[in-house]
Amino acid sequence: MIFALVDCNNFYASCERVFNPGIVGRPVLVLSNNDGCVIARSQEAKDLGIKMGVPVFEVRAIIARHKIAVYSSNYALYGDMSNRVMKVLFRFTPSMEVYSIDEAFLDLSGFTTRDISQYARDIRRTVGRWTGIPVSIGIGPTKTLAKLAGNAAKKIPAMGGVAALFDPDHQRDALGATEVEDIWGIGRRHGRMLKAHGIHTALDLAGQPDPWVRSKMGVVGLRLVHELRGESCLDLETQPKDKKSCRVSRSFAKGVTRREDLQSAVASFAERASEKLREAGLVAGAVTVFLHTNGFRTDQPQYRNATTLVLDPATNHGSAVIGAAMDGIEKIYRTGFSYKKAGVMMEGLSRASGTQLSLLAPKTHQSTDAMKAFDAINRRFGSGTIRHGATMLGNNWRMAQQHRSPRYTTCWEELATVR
DNA sequence: TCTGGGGTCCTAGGACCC
DNA sequence: TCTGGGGTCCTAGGACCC
Repeated sequence: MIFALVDCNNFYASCERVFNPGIVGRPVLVLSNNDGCVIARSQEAKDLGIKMGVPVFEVRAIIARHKIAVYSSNYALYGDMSNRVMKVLFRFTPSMEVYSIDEAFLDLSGFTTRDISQYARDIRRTVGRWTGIPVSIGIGPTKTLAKLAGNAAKKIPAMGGVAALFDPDHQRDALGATEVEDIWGIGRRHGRMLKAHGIHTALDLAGQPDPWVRSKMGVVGLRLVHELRGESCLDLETQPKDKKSCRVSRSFAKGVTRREDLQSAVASFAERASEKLREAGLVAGAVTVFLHTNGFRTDQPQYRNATTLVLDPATNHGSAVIGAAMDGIEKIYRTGFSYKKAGVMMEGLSRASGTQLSLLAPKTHQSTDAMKAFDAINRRFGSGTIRHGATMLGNNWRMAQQHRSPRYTTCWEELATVR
């Protein structure tokens, strides 16, 4: 097998730049929902030492001093740009796995290792020209080595955005130059554990005996080590699998105390969650509602709770899901707390077409036609045009989004204008 | 003052079955 | 003191990913 990993560079920041060339060459930050944390940085912002995930208030001074361009996250834009990139990639191979919003694995088996780098350069140039998004490409005999090559392609400018790892000597060098915590699949905990055992580089790790790896890091770790050695254990998953769970949750801009506000927030989350299920053709067998106070505010009384309601029969119907979520919030809401976050989780998902009929549950009168009309109206006139009443009980819970760019590619009212 | 959101898989232990 | 053997299913928690 020959795997290529295509990775969009600084994806969200790059998306903002496509429509705003004035920020090319300037440091750019994209913030999490609620404008709380930094979740994407242009290279210039990384060079200023701004770390992934830091709270914005900790870097305010740097932002002001360097006139950094700051954006709230705009998922409508990023999701659409991602689709465009993936569409271009699909022209280069019939066999690919969309791994995340900004990454895809391509199967390039059938190429010789000699001309494969040239092909990758073609891919890179085409994506750049057609979408405006810069990408790096790593190539190797396993997914993990392709990932590793991708890091090199990104870090070493001389590579021209493409790196391949087939030659055993090259592999050895690359593994030796990679810190364990930079390996795909090694997180903070295992990184610390390995260093405590004197294992510092990917090369060190690849040299550990199997039983030791198995006992310290389970079967997942064992697979990873074999992949580092060049033995492919992770297949390309070309067919996206059905989701097993689906969640919608938000932090609130200000603490929420009133029951109506919380009900309205949770009803909105449930409404959105049921929409997502319908888009995916799934139904849920249960919904979990949770809420909690702000854990950072140790000066305030803390409370967190969750409850799960069975949906019988399994459903993706808006009113049914919202109804259950309202029962849930009724169960766990307590007065006297300032809530920071709430959400719903849809669980026990299955295909809507093969729904199990219930023996005991009463007949429902949930109209799928009504939901089809609901979705059609929102598709045509914009999401939120028609809503369930329960979502409008209170309105004091919206998240902060002060710097959102226009939805240039998905909303007629927000098209880019040329003056 | 201000701290995101959405996923997956594995493991260990408990409850239960015959 | 000593207390079978072999399963399945569920759950909570851990670890990781982007």
